Amino acid sequence: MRAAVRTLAAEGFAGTSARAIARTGGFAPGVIYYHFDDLEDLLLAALDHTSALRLARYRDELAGLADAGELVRRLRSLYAEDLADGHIAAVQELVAGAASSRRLGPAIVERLRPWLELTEDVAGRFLAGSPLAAVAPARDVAFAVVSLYLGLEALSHLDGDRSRAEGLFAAAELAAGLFDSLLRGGAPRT
Amino acid sequence: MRAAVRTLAAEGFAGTSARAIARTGGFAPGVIYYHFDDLEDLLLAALDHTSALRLARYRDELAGLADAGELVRRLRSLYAEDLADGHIAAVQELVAGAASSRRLGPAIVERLRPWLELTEDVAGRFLAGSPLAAVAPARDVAFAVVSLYLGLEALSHLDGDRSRAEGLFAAAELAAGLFDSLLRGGAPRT
Amino acid sequence: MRAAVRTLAAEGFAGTSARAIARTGGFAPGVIYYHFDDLEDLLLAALDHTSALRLARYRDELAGLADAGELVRRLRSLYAEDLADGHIAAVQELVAGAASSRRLGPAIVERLRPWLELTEDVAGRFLAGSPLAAVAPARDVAFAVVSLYLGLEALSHLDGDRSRAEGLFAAAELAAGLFDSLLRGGAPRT
Amino acid sequence: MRAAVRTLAAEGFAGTSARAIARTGGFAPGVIYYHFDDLEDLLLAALDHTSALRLARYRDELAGLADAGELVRRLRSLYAEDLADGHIAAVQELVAGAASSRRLGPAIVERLRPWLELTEDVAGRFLAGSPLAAVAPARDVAFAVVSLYLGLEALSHLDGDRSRAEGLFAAAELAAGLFDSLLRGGAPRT
DNA sequence: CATGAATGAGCATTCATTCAT
DNA sequence: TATGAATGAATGCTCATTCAT
Repeated sequence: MRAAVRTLAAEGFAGTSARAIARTGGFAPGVIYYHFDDLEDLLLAALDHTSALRLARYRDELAGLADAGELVRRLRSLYAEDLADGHIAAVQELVAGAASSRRLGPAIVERLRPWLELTEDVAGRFLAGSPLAAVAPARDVAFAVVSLYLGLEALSHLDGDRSRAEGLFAAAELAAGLFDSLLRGGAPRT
Repeated sequence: MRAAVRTLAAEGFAGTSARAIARTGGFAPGVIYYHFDDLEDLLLAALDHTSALRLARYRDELAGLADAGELVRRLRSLYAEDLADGHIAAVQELVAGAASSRRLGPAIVERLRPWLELTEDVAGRFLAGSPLAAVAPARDVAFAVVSLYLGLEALSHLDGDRSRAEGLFAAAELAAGLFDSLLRGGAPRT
Repeated sequence: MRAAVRTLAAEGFAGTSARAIARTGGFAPGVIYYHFDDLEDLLLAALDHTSALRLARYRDELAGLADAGELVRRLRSLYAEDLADGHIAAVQELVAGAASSRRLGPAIVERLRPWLELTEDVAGRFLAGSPLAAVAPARDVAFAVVSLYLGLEALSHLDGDRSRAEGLFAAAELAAGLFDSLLRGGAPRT
Repeated sequence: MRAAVRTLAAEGFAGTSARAIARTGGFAPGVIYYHFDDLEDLLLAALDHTSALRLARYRDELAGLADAGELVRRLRSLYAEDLADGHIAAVQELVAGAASSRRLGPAIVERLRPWLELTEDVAGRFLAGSPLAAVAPARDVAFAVVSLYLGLEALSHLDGDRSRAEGLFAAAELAAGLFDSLLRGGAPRT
């Protein structure tokens, strides 16, 4: 599963053949079919695996946060971790690759749900009581944030230039400071 | 080229073989190699084609706009057009698929540049003179907006549910109204 | 299709892979899939092909025959032809191989029907008016004769010894002579 | 060995892989290689096993029979037993499958010999003293009968229709009655 | 005595690509 | 300008077989 994630991140969905995964992992392609029914089966298991690990980490870091600036700082370092292990790259390739498989789509949607829920939860906590709550429903914000994450990875991975995403986090940190000082009605629910 | 765009949108990058494109377009796979050196050559030409068409349309609709609410309304209908002809879906699949080809990456980056420039231009016009300009450099905003566009398409295409993107546009329209009434220092440069 | 028949006869059903057929025919395995959907598709087309050729030949030789001895002599030489081009061997391998494929079975049954009909027709002509007609319905005789043909081929092919089948035809010729002189009530319908 | 016979009967020679046999028998494929050198080794052992069991049964039932009608009746019920445990189906698949293996052919020929001998023996007993003896040497009759048995199984298994073989036995019973009353010169040697 | 994990060769099939026509 | 036929390499997957445990 680790080899699958790394191959997705490095070679893209179209390049993630059984042989390519086996090459990455240093084993014979046949092993895959000993442990998994299918390539798709492996891909989904790999997504489960990396997703569970990262979700736990995100929940840990994001629990009980009251300060938007701090939130952005934590997200920034979590994002850096994601990049390092290829998590988002793999997710994004799977999302894009799902178009060429009937089965993959729904299975990935399902596995993305906890991320949307976590994001909605955090967004809800920060928006509650702020004037932005009126124009920015947590559910929509969550969808936007997850989309942005995926799109950011897609573009950054494309040209191998991480600096623009970095710049974005820097700007977000400023904006979050503004949010903390001006718009927040009070402490978020924790 | 139209067949290539439609195939990318419908079958994903991994499903966009010469045969698949030919099937979509109703011609023999061999024709592709009469007009293009390569599959990748065709894919890039198709991207050029659809991108030029859409860019012209975006420039037309977005020129001389002074009202953020109106901006969002226009973007919303442009986005609907993009969906209808599969433009964003194709772009997003190419971006994701570029990972599995050395040559594709830089060529696509280059073709994305005008979009970033257009977005930066529009963002700059609207931010100029507003207090947000300090925390949101136009360049970063442009990168975020384009990323969001791609990510939105990726997620929406994944579960075939366009309503969440629609909801986001609705929320954005509200926020734009807020922006127009509260934050705008003056009319944007046109 | 000729290569498929020859491969079935020479390597058996289990040995009739796309590669083996291509090797026999001197072409690349890929060609098969240019002309046929499937290996099974090719196998059935090959069966159609060889079966149509042989059926025509059998009908020609067996038409308007009145003498059982002559019938057996003709069958003997037709059988020799079948052996030479591998027709029966191929049929018999397909019949046996059908067990390992859901689709193959019914398709082969259908293609065997004209053979059963031809046999029943000929058997009916010869039995008509003879005392054997009472104990040997043409339909049952036909089933027995076709079965015997297949079984004969199976056993002969197994040990590469054609002499026992030859011996059987010799004995059958004697028996047919007996039939002609003793049991025949009159001339068969022609 | 029982699992091998059942798999041959159910999946055909081409479908009788080590995995398939193990699945049928409910054990791990590896066990096969603990007890047998080879898949072919197992297949031949299985043939030995089922063949020995059935031969004993046939010898028992057919010993000292003087009446052709009774002979056919017994054969009919023995044949029904063969069908039930897949004996003939397995034999027939092995015979057909032998074409795709150098080693299998001679080994199977050898294992078929006792069947030919038993058949020849029985045929000899019944033909002795009858006028048919002149035109139907026991050896040829035996070869024909065994061929017919195999062919019958092949065709019946193909379309899953046992009724035609049943019909054949019924017709054979009638013919045997005729034989008993008309052609028999005296009691067979027992 | 049996298993589960592994391997590398082979399978059916599809791929990008070429080319005579 | 287009096609249908072809190729050989790659695809996903299954195979017989081995082996440490």
